[in-house]
Amino acid sequence: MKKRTTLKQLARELDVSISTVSKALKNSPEISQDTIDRVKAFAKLLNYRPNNIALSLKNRKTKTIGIIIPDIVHHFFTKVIKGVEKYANSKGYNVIVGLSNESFSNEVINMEMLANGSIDGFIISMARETMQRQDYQHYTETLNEEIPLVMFDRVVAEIPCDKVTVDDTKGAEIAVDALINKGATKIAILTTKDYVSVGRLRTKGYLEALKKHEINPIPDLILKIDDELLYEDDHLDVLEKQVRELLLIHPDVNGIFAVNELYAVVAMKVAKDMGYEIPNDLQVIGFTDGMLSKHATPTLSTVSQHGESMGAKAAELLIQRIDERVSDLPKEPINTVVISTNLIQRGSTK
Amino acid sequence: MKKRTTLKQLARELDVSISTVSKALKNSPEISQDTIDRVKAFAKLLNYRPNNIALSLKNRKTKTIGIIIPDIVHHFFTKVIKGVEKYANSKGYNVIVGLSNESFSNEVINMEMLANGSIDGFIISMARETMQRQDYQHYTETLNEEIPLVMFDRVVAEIPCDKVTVDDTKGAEIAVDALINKGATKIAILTTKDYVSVGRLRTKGYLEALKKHEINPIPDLILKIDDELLYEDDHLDVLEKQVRELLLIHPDVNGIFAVNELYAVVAMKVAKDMGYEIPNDLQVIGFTDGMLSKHATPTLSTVSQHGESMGAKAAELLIQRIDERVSDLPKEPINTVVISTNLIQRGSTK
DNA sequence: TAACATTACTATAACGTTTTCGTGTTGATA
DNA sequence: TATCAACACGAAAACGTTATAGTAATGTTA
Repeated sequence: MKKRTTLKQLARELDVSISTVSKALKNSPEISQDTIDRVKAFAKLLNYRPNNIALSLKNRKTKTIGIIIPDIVHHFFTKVIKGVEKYANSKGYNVIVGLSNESFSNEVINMEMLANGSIDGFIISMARETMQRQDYQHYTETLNEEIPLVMFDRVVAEIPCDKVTVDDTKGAEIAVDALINKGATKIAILTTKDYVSVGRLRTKGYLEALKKHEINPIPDLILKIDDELLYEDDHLDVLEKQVRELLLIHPDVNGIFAVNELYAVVAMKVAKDMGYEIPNDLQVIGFTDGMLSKHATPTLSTVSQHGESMGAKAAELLIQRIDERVSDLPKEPINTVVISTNLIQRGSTK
Repeated sequence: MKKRTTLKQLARELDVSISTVSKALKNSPEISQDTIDRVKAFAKLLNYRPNNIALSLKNRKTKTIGIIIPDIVHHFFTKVIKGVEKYANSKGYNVIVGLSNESFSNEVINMEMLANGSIDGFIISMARETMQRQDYQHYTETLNEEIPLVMFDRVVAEIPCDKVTVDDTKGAEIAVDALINKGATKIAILTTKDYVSVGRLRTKGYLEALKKHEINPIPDLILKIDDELLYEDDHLDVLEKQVRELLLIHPDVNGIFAVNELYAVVAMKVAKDMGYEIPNDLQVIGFTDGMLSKHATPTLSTVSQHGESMGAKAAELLIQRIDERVSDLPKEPINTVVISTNLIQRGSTK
């Protein structure tokens, strides 16, 4: 196993001390120009590059941030990673990805694995199972160890850390409002069980829009889907069946708001099968602007979440915390940044 | 800034040496049971956990692997990451993700950043720009430093390293063959420029299937799309236009094979707009089994690439190399593992 | 010419581990 | 009672850096 060039080797072969080599490479004024030149030339010859791990140990910072997400096969999270990566890279940070797969224990394991010095801070979106359990001990422990932590999208108020969210309520409200303004009078919502914060909040927005227009919500029209494994292959049948039933019982539904694009696309499919014409008979709006929305038929109007901005913002907040931590400056109060959504109008609305 | 508990602290407070603490925590027989108990109890009390970075330095291995991909907003790569992550985690490795964004310089920067000791090995799919330039210096340099490297999907033969690919040619051949067997007689292909290896190979498979059935290839029907920025928002117009033109000139095309799902979905959309009925007038098969395929209308028949298996296999090969590296065993010859594809039949074919 | 700067280095400690090689007590043996 | 294991622990080196604090060899000043 070949070993990489180290300062020690350079020093030995140049017959100077390690300190001299180190300083020469950093253009220290303590070192004569002559020596600097010699050292640098030789270092280049041997293709010397400092060992990151040693630097991390010395500086007590790794220049890497850990992002833990429930699922990577998901356009939104993917966008967030991209945003994190871009910003982090621009600041000289690397990004290490952990997947919780929506599982509590995976989340814990991943966090513990990384909290052992591998990273300078976390960016996390909580696993579904963790939200159900409401067991946040691993979060508070991390915080206790003063490892900075930024949550995004799936956040919970009990954890005292910076957060980046989308204004789910507002976004949903705007979507439903748009539906109403475009003539929809009986609007159903396809949402998740309440323990998923985004589902709960978007449902709230839906209700507020109805209220604003003095439309009485009909319980039947609020479909709270248990989204366990929904993104895993074909557990969508359940969803299809439920939408079909809804439309059978309430054939005069003329608007559907779905809390994600998948629900929306599935709903459109069912409706088309049942003879609805979109957007004339039925208008649909989803949430999250992913691949599906863009290429569904008809193309799906949707509330864009700006995942990449969220990622970038989360990274920014985190790196700020990391910096403040080493500088021992007075800590800033906790931030919650709300990224505003916007409605992208496409073929599924009039 | 609170400092984490270290061996030194434990030693000081327990009034024993660092060595003793270290050994006690590892149940060394050199240490009396009594001391072991005391040390462990105290360590637990102070929530001691060894510092990964220090361990990495000591052991000269980081237990993390770097994966560099052209784009993360892409279902296939996302699946691969998932496969890598799963396997790597099961072996105690972490995964650090670098995004080249299809750019040569980003790829170089990312690799250099990580090659400085941050990772034990690489898993890479080459950036488009790098394929065009055919400048693989950063790869060979990495290999020279004896950092193990596994390429997947977008591989090039010149780089002597383990590779994991899909049998692109065969997969395409099977798809086109299926099209023919289902009655398609005039089949177009939507592919990429030849510098993208997967595009080239899949085109080859297309031609082979035609040959097998003694169908003469028609140059007009081979659409080599310049896929620069294709996945960036709406550069798809070009593609749409080209497909439309193709169908105008050759209205009797009754089969389309596309080298990715996006091309396939766009083609379906154009064809539907032009009045084709799918699959009756025109049958379509794509490549890569992503979200789009599953939820397009009609659902898209496609060649599944098994991204997750690819990732897992790549991780397996890599970790094998890493282990062999430290053990200084005789090196295995270079592997190229071909993951077999399979055709998923859905609504876009008869 | 003694005192002091300046120059150009080197030695050393430190970051947090592990591991090899001591070493001072015991208790048993010859 | 010397001798020797066995036992239980400690010292020190090493991984690759950086930063602080020396230290010789010059040159400058009063």
